[in-house]
Amino acid sequence: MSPFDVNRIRELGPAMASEQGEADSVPSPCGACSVRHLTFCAPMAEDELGHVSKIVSTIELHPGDPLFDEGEPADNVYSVTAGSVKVYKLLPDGRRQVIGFLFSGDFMGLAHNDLYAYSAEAITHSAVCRFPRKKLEQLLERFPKMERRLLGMASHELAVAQEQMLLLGRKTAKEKIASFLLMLSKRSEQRGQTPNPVAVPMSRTDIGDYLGLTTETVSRTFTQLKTSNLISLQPANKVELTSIDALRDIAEGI
Amino acid sequence: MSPFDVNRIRELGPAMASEQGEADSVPSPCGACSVRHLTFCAPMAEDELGHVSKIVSTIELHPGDPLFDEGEPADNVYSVTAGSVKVYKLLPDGRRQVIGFLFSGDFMGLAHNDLYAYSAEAITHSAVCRFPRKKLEQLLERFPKMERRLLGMASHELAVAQEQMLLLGRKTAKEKIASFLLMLSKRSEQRGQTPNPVAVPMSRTDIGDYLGLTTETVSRTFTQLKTSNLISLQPANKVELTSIDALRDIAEGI
DNA sequence: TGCCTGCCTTGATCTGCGTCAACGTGCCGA
DNA sequence: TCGGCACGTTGACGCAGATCAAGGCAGGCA
Repeated sequence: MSPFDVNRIRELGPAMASEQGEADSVPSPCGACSVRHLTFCAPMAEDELGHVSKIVSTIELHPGDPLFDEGEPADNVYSVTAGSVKVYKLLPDGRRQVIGFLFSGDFMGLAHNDLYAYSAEAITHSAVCRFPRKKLEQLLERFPKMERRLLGMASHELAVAQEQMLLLGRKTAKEKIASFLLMLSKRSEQRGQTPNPVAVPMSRTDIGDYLGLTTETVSRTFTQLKTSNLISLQPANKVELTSIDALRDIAEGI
Repeated sequence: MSPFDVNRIRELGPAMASEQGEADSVPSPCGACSVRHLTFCAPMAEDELGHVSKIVSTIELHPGDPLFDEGEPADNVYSVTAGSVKVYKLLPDGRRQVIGFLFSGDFMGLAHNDLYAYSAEAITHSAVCRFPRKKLEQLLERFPKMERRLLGMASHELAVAQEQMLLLGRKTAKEKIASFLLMLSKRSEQRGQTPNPVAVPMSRTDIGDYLGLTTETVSRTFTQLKTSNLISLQPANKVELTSIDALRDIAEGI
């Protein structure tokens, strides 16, 4: 249920995404941000938040709303404050690789050149803060502690990406699914949400595209773990991890 | 041939790695560093280099020499100045994923917690600069432009890692090998070395562990590309890319 | 209330790449 | 000069997961 997410979005007022999938933006009160400690704004002092509020706008996203596409000019950096977003890359023939799922506190759009290297799309009803790239850079120049925080988060992202390479290159389907569920659970806990049962808001297709599998294999593997009494599927896209230790052994290939 | 690499190492004097694979270190003259423009030291002015020289030591590595192992305390950050290094992760049963090949200018060891997240080992005769973590952090605090440069490099690394996820999750063996050769060629060019024929200093096993394939499949795929007249294997581990456009099409899955 | 649509699951079959095995080749040290 | 060893190549075969196909199920709308 996570009333937290929904309430936060409602606080923004009756902003509605337009029919084209674009979204309205409203001025954002950073002082009231309940997930600030998770974001790159964390190191900012209370009396410095005005500088952030001045450049940021908040966007509400509905399931399936696109945020930006690979190859577009990377004019903005985004920070997720509620809900869940997927980022992915495409091959010309349509093959898709989801390179990450983002939740409260995560950021995206820090491109090393001037174009987005991936596309982003909301999975659930979500809220993100938009920072114009140029203005954010000025802010980083003025507040090196914010830049340090961003470097810390980027290097964490890098470690996560490397772990994912190990998964994609060397793990079996069963090991991939076990790793995935444990990762979701751990991240849920880090955000202060319940780690077990864990919310799995994304579709089987998204999971497959994240793990380098097909939906059919994802589905079969879930069934297999369920039959082995390692997980149990619950209503509202929750998964109970019945035996975390056993899952961890599977995830590590033991 | 790359006399550049070997000369640079010889300049260090007769330092020899000991039998246990450890390596001697000598004071390093950053002012004379010929690859500085590629490293995170690039933004430092000539008259500031003394601050860098003071904390750095240079290490010579021979093929196969380990630099550090996954799980060790991450006390140092390293910058490659010559040669080639591989970084990899292991599963308990020995399955291996090479998460990157490093050349001049690349750095490693920027751990987000206090332990190395991967192991590092020299592929060829190489030289790396060692920065004690704590001292480097002090330097970054004093020179935000260096921290900015590091953030830029980290976010580039991230984009490379995401491209690699697409490769590992969604590309075929042939597409993987084509992508790999083009990547090596591009990086070679960026370092000012010849992009074609391209030097491929790593073993078939290393390539397989990087691309999520077995050595046999790597070997077969090289043969296949050779038979199609897309590449030609030359002495001294060089590969000539006979048709870069065709390789690019294959790499993109077209 | 009932139909439709999108997502998930399950079954049957196929295939790209892994596995197992053998052999070639070049380098290095005795 | 020769033998051994590490690495690369090639062939035969097997299998994990992809592909193709058919329902099941739940939510939304008339």
